[in-house]
Amino acid sequence: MSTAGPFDRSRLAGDPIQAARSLLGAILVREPDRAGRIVEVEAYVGVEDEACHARFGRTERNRVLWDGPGIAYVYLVYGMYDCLNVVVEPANRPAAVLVRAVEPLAGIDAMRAARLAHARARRRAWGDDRLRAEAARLDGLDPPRLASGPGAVAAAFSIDRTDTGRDLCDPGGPVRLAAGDPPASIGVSPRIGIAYAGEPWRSKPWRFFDPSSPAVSGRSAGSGRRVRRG
DNA sequence: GCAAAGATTTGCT
DNA sequence: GCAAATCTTTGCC
Repeated sequence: MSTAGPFDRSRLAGDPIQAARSLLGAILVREPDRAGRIVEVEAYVGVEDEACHARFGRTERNRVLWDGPGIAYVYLVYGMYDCLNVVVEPANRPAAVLVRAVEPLAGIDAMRAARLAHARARRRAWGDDRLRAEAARLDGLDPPRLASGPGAVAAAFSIDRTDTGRDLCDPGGPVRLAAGDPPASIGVSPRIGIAYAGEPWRSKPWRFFDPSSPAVSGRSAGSGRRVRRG
């Protein structure tokens, strides 16, 4: 895969909000054939953040959140979808950035194949005919939709919980970050799918996205306040 | 040991 | 706009 410059780990070691913003425009690489531009992220900050997995304290699942910036934290949600996080903050302080959407740059066909493989693995109730229909749906899906949403990002890049602990800043790693151009502007909104969290956490404006990208996820794509460049 | 809920996606009403 | 699919993690008894 082409080699953009490595992603500077120190950008993830400071304020988690700044770390999240700095990940917009970075390149997510999956060797040997896939790459895309990160266009939507959310910050999850510390044990007090009632939406953050660190709120339970250190457990077997979330322990890498304390391992320092640049490490991958992948968890299974709703029994079906893996979600990729980049651990941020120095070691001993837990925080992570959820990668919610990636705009494909290379490996479109490989991403379609990976999405279908994920469906095969997880949808036990689906017969062959249903899987054929899913293959056709993926074939017709516009490339910017292939990794739009956290579950779709992991599926398209063949990332799952076994990738937890991987160093995403290792320039030789099979799954890694590479440097990229920041967006011209950054959209901001509350985080998605965390109604269970109390205030003020539920309303914290900690979702960041590139308003110009067609890959931003959900109904709220492009919604939220637009702020100047990050 | 068991019940409940979840940082989602998709399809159907 | 609502619910299903699926299974791990957490919390409580």
